[in-house]
Amino acid sequence: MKLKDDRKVELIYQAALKLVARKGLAGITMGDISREAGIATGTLYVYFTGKDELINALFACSRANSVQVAFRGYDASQPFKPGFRTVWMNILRYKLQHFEEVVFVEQCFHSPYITAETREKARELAAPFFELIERGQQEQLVKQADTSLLLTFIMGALNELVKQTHYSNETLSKRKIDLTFNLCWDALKA
Amino acid sequence: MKLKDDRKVELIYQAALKLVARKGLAGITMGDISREAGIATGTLYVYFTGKDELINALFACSRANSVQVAFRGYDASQPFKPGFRTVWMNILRYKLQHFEEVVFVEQCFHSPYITAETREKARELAAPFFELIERGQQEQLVKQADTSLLLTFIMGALNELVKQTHYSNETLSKRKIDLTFNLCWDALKA
DNA sequence: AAGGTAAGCGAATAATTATTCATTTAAGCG
DNA sequence: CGCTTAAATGAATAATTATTCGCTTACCTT
Repeated sequence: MKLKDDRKVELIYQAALKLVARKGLAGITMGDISREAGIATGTLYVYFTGKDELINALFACSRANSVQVAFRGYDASQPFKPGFRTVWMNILRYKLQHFEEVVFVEQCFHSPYITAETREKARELAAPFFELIERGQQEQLVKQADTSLLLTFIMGALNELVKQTHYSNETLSKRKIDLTFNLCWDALKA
Repeated sequence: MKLKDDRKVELIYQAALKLVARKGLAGITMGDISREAGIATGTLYVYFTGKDELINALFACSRANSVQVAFRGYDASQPFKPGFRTVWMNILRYKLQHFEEVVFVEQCFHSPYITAETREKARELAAPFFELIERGQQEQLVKQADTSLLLTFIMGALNELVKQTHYSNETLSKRKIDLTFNLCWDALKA
């Protein structure tokens, strides 16, 4: 008996991400995905029941990935600012390196594909970010404003920075990164 | 002879915007648009040569609208900060009131519909915003950083705020708006 | 008021795209 | 090694969707 190949799922994901970043969710077909992945169209249906499931699975996977790396190297016993900086940098680095996921997730948000359930699971993943900001507020280092508002502000700015960087296709210099972190910090700080 | 009806174009635009905000660019068909607009599918082709042209036209129109209102009430002879505040508020108000345009423009950016030409015209429209930030820099009120970086940061944060507000469907209180303006200002200020 | 012209219509058609399926291929197992 | 079973294939089919077209309706002109 022949077994399913986990690397093939990854191949399909990469193909879909690449195509969505290039042509948007509105521009991809199952045929495009299979061609890009170098497999037959029918094979997509071995791994997913259909286009909807493929996209929901990829969405869930993309969200999970980006959260997973965010707290790498973060140590709650460190002072807040450097800890926050670590997380902020992790997110920025991840988004720059996985630009296609950024675009894909954005496009999915207003699409007929993502189910309420998938959406809800994505929301739950954001909990650690809330806790991080709340810690800063407890230590009087961060403004005493609605936590969700602060997070939204930071994430929006970060996301746009990543997109802008990509369009202008220049690499973000260390200097510019530090500068942008300062913008964020100045915005947040009490 | 019967003449084309400008109000009908507006009707079509509104229908398309509403549907894209609800189901994304990937989720709309010409049939959906005509049904939502209350006209026959064939009539769409009286006003537009096809789906591509319709979407390009709506994109151009959406971008132009949002820029047009931004400088309403701005007076360059006023001090910088209140002037900047006026523009910032105009943008926020417009985006909140025209949420559907925000989503539509975002979805269009990575789509097969928007042509390079349409994209370029949209970019040119942003010139006044650059000038505004540059003025603040000349007056030493705004950080001496890459103007484009500062703009990106602000616009990204604003956009995300609008989206988040919409999802949580609460109206943004005066207090929250002032708070967010302060985040922006603290980020920008030298 | 009548004629001409283009808007408006929506069913029919064309084009595209998702999905299925009969067949082939290849991995695991005895 | 052969046998079994599921993956893999891609052409065929089904479903969806863009676009066309013959016809009707309403507006403008004279």
